[in-house]
Amino acid sequence: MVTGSMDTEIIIAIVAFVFFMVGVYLHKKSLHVDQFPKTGVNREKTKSLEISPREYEVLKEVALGLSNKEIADKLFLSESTIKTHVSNLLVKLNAKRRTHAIQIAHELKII
Amino acid sequence: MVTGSMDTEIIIAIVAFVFFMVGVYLHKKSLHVDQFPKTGVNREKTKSLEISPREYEVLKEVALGLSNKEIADKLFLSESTIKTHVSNLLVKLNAKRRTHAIQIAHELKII
DNA sequence: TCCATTTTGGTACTTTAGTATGAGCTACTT
DNA sequence: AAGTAGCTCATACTAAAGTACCAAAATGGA
Repeated sequence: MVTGSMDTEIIIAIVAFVFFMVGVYLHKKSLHVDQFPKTGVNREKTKSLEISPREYEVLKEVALGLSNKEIADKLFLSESTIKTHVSNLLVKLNAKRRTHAIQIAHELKII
Repeated sequence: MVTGSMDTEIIIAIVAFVFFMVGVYLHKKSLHVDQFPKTGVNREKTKSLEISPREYEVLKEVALGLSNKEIADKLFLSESTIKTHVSNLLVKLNAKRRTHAIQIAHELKII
């Protein structure tokens, strides 16, 4: 308040700043964590399969039944890029085609 | 046996024949019943979607990640027939493509 | 800064998938 | 017997998917 001492105002400012930074930090963290469940189990499993975060993201879209073009539009990428990711996924999951990849991913419980 | 009467042999033959037919009948019946789980829940759901038994069978193979050709070989059918079944499934499940059909089928808990 | 990985994208092809249409055959129902 | 639904298969296309190979940015550490 206007009648408050300078010290009080500084403390309030510091507290506000700290919470602001906490807010920024948590938000930034959430952007990464949200890719994978809180447990991080999936991230561990995909890591062991050498599946990159982007590839995993594409895998989830494939499992939703989207076409390469639809995934490309959704993630703001070219269809060419999606094909690359899917092709890499097939190798890493040892799948013959995308439907097979979906089945394997379910078996491994990574989606 | 050689010492048996003609009547006895005829009776044995008839009994054998009857059991043979029972065996054939039960086997044929089992081929149909085994298509769906004992509960019949899936059969009810697929019926409401107007999905035929054969189509449902193909759907399960699609979900396993098999190609049309592989499904054809597994079920001793032509690839052409599988295409027809899959095409009909897409309409009945309101799916754009087979991966989409898999996702929908999971949602409906019919596979 | 240098290195390794990831991400992105392109071209050129081959292979699967999917659609449209027609047709014969069987089994069940009215 | 006639109709209906299900199953089978074919031909002829169009559309996706997938492969192979290459290459330029971006990213994140060592």
